[in-house]
Amino acid sequence: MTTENPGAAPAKASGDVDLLTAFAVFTEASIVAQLTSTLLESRLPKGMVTAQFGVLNHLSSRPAGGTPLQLASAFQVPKTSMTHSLAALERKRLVEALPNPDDGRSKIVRITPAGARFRGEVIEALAPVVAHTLSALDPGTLDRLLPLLRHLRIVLDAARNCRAERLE
Amino acid sequence: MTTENPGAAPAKASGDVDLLTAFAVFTEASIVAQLTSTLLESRLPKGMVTAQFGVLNHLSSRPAGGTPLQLASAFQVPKTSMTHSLAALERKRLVEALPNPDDGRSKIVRITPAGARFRGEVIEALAPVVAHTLSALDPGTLDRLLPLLRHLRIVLDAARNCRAERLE
DNA sequence: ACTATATAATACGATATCGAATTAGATGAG
DNA sequence: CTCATCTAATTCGATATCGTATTATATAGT
Repeated sequence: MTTENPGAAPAKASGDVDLLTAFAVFTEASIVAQLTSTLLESRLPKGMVTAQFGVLNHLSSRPAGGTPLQLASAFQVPKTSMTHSLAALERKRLVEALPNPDDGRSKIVRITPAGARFRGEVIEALAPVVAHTLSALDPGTLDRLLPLLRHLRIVLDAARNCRAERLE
Repeated sequence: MTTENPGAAPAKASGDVDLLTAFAVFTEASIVAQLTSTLLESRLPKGMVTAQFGVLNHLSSRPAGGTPLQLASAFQVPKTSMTHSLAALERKRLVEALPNPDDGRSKIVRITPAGARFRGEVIEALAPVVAHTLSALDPGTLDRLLPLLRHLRIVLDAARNCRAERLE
């Protein structure tokens, strides 16, 4: 059936700090990401993918923009991937890059008026679909999920930085 | 900072069933998936990616195996992506494909002894890393997250099937 | 049994992802 | 000031992802 649990934990030893629960959480997060990405892309013009729209959405609430490195860090993707996503958004004129006055190597990426408009249209088209989909959720699910997910994300992120430092 | 909230909701209208919270949850799920995938791949031999290991891990608790379509459905990825992942695992002799006695078009994919051994080694190498990383989590975070994530995943999945049917 | 339709898997092509190497500009030590 | 080092971004090459079209087999209607 479609409601199976991939990689589910068969049992849980008492001492070991449930690695298996952790794995199950990781797998579920990845499936949720997969499903929501597909859902979003079904309302996106062909040629635009979730990674690109995510950046656009992020920039829409930060009119001052940010550097590519800041954006890569916000989404925790490699900076070469961000270069690629930004190039695609720039080709579509949805964002624009200005020289960074503080650092000649860098640049500042900002959303354009066309980008903001586009983002608004997609959000609007998406609203009823998402609302309908999520209407089947137990009330409060998202509000309970969000802080927990954020907490996990922050801890994972901190550990990643820590590991990176250890390799100095 | 590295603890920003990409695509965060600026405010929340009372009537509209917080599309913005939903977006934030989706984004966080995607970042968690990204971070855990990177973490896993840091302990995987080069040439193996998270998608492949996920399938291997899934099969390790299902000795009878499954069809490619069942596996694609378990992870909610397109079946052509699963074909690719399975081909990679087969090349490495970590899984094997047998003809499906019930259906000549299909086949049954099973983990091999080498695959089970390999999976065990990776899990063992990963255990201390994950344990250390997650030691910074508030206790109970994962146990509270798992049922909520599953619930969300199941609802998203059901909606997806529903949409697919509408297009018949 | 025969044809139409449906389904499992794959082949193919376009694009996305990402690690390693590169380029250009910044920063710090002397 | 100059050189060494560091850092932001990009280029390049390898691989992954996934939509469309294709192939092979199954199933249903007559």
